[in-house]
Amino acid sequence: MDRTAPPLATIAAALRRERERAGISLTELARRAGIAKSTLSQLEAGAGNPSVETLWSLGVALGVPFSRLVEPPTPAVRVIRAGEAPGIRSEQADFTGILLSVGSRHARRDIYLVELDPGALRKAEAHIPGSVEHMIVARGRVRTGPAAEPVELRPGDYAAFPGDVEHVYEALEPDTLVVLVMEHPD
Amino acid sequence: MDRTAPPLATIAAALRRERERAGISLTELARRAGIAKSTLSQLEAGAGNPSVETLWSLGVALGVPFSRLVEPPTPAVRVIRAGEAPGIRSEQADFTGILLSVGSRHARRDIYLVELDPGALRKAEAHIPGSVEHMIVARGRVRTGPAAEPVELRPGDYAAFPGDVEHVYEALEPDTLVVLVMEHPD
DNA sequence: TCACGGTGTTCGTCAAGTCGAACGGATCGG
DNA sequence: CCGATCCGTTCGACTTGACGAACACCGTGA
Repeated sequence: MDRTAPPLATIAAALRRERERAGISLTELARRAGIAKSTLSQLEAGAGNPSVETLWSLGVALGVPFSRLVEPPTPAVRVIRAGEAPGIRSEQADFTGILLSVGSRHARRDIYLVELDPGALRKAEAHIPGSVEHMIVARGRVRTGPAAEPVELRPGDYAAFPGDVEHVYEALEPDTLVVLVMEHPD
Repeated sequence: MDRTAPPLATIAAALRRERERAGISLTELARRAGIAKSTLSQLEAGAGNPSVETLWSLGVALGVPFSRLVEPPTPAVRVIRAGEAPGIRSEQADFTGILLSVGSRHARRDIYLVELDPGALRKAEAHIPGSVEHMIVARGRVRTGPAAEPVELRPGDYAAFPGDVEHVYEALEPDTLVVLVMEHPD
């Protein structure tokens, strides 16, 4: 897993990466985490060996799990309608479900549960290049996908589309519930 | 997940637990990790706030991933009920959903859509060690989790549980639909 | 009984992490 | 042009963690 990898440089890189991802300044992050910005500055510069408390508070302030700060980084619209079984099924022995997407070893996938209501057309700016979003509709209907070519999804429908271009989420029914898996490349 | 929990006590407990699991003495562990035994003694006593380097070398010496020393032991089943917003939401600019689970760089996550019907109690044998299953109920009700302590989930509920022990899926209503994310370590 | 090798503890010293303030730089507006 | 307000960096003073030695404790065997 993480073996004897040197955590020093990893932390420095992770801090800067996650901070920029959150879109906040060094000063602001230091304030939120309740640490001196000088400390944070040194950490991001690679000069450090922070205490657990310090790094922990940074993790909390960034909204990322602790382990993401210390473990090293590794590196068009596809729709599957409810009932349309894609050829592949799980080979995993005793399990029989529809395999919607296979994870990569070089990506990170976060799972979200999102409730949407009509009227609020949510425009999402591009995320980091290479990111992919997977959406499965649990309840209601949504129109989602790249801003250029959104698709309409009904319960059980699945769609995957690039997250690194502007894309939209729009509920077409009240109380719409979707499962969203966001995939970020390393 | 790890929230604002104080890591101090967690580390102390984790160190003692893992060390006893390895069956080595405090002195011996300190020697292997290349740190003073006094330091280790204080850490296990809960008095501390170790530097990352120190804790890292302990993790290496114990042969356990770093995160196991700082994150509280994962309960067999972690459930997030529909409507129960877990502390942190995505700060990702324009996105506001409930963050159910954060992906690791050292795991692969596959996304499944599963339809279940009552009566078929599905017992799943243990998968490869370290695998984790994430389930979000889209429609209907299911009873799932480790065979020892299953939980009942309703639409919108989320549960994560270890996949490396025997676990069950059971639909409690007809036409039950769940999104299942299977996570395999590398 | 007492010396021995092992356990984990406590204590003083030193190095290192953390802090707050002061600094140079960039941007904006009067 | 220059004051204001951010940004991130560097500096000295203080705090604290890491170290090693000395310590008390326990079981063993000569």
